[in-house]
Amino acid sequence: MDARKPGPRYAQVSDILQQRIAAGTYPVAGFLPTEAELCQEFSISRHTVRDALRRLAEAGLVQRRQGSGSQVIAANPQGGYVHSMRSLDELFQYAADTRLRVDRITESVPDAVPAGMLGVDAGQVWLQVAGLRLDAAGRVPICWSSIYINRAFAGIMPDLAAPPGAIYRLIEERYGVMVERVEQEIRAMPISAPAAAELGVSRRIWAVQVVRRYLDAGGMVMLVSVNDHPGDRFSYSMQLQKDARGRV
Amino acid sequence: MDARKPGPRYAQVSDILQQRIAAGTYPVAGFLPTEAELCQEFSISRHTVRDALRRLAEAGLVQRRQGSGSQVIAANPQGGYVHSMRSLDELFQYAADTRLRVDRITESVPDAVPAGMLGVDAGQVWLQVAGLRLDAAGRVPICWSSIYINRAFAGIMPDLAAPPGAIYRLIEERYGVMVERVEQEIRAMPISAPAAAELGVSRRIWAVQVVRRYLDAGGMVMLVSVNDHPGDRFSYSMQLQKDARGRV
DNA sequence: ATTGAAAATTTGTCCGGACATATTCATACA
DNA sequence: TGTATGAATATGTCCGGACAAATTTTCAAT
Repeated sequence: MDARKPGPRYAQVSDILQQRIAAGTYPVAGFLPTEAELCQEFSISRHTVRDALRRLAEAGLVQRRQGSGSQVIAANPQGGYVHSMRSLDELFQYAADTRLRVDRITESVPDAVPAGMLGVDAGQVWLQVAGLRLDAAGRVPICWSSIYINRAFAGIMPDLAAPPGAIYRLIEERYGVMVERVEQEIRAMPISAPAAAELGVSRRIWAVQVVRRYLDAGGMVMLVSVNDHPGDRFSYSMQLQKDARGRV
Repeated sequence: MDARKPGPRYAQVSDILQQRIAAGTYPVAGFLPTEAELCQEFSISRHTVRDALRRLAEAGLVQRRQGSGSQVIAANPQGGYVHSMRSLDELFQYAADTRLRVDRITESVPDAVPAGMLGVDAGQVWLQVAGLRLDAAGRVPICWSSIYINRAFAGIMPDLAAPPGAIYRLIEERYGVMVERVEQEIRAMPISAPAAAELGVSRRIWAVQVVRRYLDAGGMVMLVSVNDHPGDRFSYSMQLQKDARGRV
């Protein structure tokens, strides 16, 4: 160790080890020296070595396992960009207080085309809800929604006539299943006749179609929503921030 | 402490403190007891107390400051959803190996409408590059791009005729400025005449317009790109994952 | 060669102490 | 009253040690 260098020793050791990992001295999938060996090499206590290793683990460079050792799992800190949201409600860009005017509730097998678009197996029976989403006052139409619900959650059917909020939340509360992952797709396509009629827009306007698949921890599709927004008054915006976790 | 409870003591203490924070015993903006006081209350060593507090800090519940104390900054772990990418290149959904066929390079003041759309001050002079983005073979057109570059980076102008990759990367390498934040907007709009002509699509097709603003750490807009994709063959997809950081 | 138990290895948890450094607060001074 | 100084306080860093728990290795018995 060199006392002239700046910063605490655990940071110095952590930096040195990171350089070695980047240089390939400790290759990915290989193992770092044991804590005892690092203590000896740097003439520091095990406590300080562990602080250094903790930083490497937090940076996602190594994985530590009791009894086994510290394994290198990445050569460089990831530190990409993230788009984060506190709640899934931020996926809906419109104000949170909207209401869904349900047009019809059916139990059906989606046609081949919708099934492919939905990213779910064809031939499966889904609970389908369709309707117009309006602002809180019930005046301004926002989008035309078709929502496909996994039949495992058919129990929420009575509540669908006037859903109090987002339907995925209804399922989370009723069944205790949490949404673990959401896949979202945004595309432009010619607006469908019913959507144009309900939204009161010209059929020459295209729709921005937002498809969201809600999956649980097991990868099961809980819910798929298809929202057709009038293309002349909808835009989707998001902010990405450099991830701070990558630093060591 | 109760030895019957499961898990290590620092986790038990961390859980208890978190419950107190959630209950308001330690209100937000207030301070936790000092390490010494916690040592006494739980009859554990300072080392164990520090491990417990570290977990709370990592969960974003408290902020620790030397000489001051541990301040509560949130009552509940956030644990929202994140959409993360290792590189900004993942923002471009098409294959990474595309090339930009530059049509023209000008230095101009964007019109009022584009300036507003771009989210930058009007009246400013920008370096503007426009052209068609093609696949690697140069056969299939992908989108029509208009790129507005902050004049502070006018030095990259010679390299713009045949940009080797993404232009933001050119700036990062040449000037040593890193992109800290990206704002992205996706909307559908009638396709412009030049875009339709260059892309070889009907003017009745709408375009999916993706506007990206690249900002540095100081909030300066480095670059704005406007990409018009043919709406009949483009979709934007993203995956959101439940954030694992929220656990304590 | 395979299995199973014991031993060695390695990290996890927990304790004790000491000094450094940043912050806050009380006090004396102008 | 305002300011500067020093004391008290609180967290940061670092060392030493001990035992627990998980894993891997060794080696003997089948």
